[in-house]
Amino acid sequence: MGRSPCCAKAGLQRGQWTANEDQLLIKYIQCNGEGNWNSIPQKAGLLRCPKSCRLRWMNYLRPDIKRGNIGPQEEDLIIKLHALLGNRWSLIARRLPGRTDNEIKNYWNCHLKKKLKEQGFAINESRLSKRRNAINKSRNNKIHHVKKKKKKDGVACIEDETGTKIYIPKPTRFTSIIKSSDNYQGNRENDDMNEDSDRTRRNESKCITLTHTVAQSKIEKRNLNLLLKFSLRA
DNA sequence: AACTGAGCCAACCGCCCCCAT
DNA sequence: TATGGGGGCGGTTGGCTCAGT
Repeated sequence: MGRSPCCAKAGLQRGQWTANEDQLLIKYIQCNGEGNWNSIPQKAGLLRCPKSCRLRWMNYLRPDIKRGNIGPQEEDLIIKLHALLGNRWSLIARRLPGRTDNEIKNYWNCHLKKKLKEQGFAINESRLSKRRNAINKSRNNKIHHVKKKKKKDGVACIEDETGTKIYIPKPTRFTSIIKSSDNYQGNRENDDMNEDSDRTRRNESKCITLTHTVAQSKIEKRNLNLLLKFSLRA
């Protein structure tokens, strides 16, 4: 399945980035642009794995990143977008200029989840999140080195008796409101909101998807944008 | 002062799809 | 068609800080 972590390569630096490393990365990207992350560490003179470089740039060093606290308006937008999109942090982040998916994810997990819970909203907490709380307690009780328990539940997928894979899509709340638009001839290239359609297509052969979702309803960006506009105004 | 518990956030991990070969 | 690298994403962790006891 997954490959071995790229950071496992011997001799690579891990953990917090130093100011010097930041400078090297910024300098290199300013001169050569983003992309081709695999070659960046070597070319920039960094002893970091490519993913680490990308993450550092995307979440911290990018010049267009907005610093400072998330304001009430942004918070409101996050809540609404999360209600619409679920844990699609990157999609949510694209609607909040200057904010990163990581930042929004952290903000959600640290602030909003708790806040909404206090207000009586039901927030689904994963088993591992619950476990995290237990780990925290243990950690603070000086029980260290808690091994990471593997692994996630994985893609929700079942197989019927014929071996047909049935992918259970991530739930969305609004699909009953929207009719699929079969006529849409939009620009696929920029259709980031079509991600769900992609997810379904990926599991191409012998695939049945349950319930109505963004995916099988073929909701395209245009419709989703309209929906967002509408629901955010409400 | 020392300890404990909780919050926060940067960074890592594992998985997945896309796409070139 | 199969394979593997590149890159993106969401979930989770590590480690620091701070308030409370």
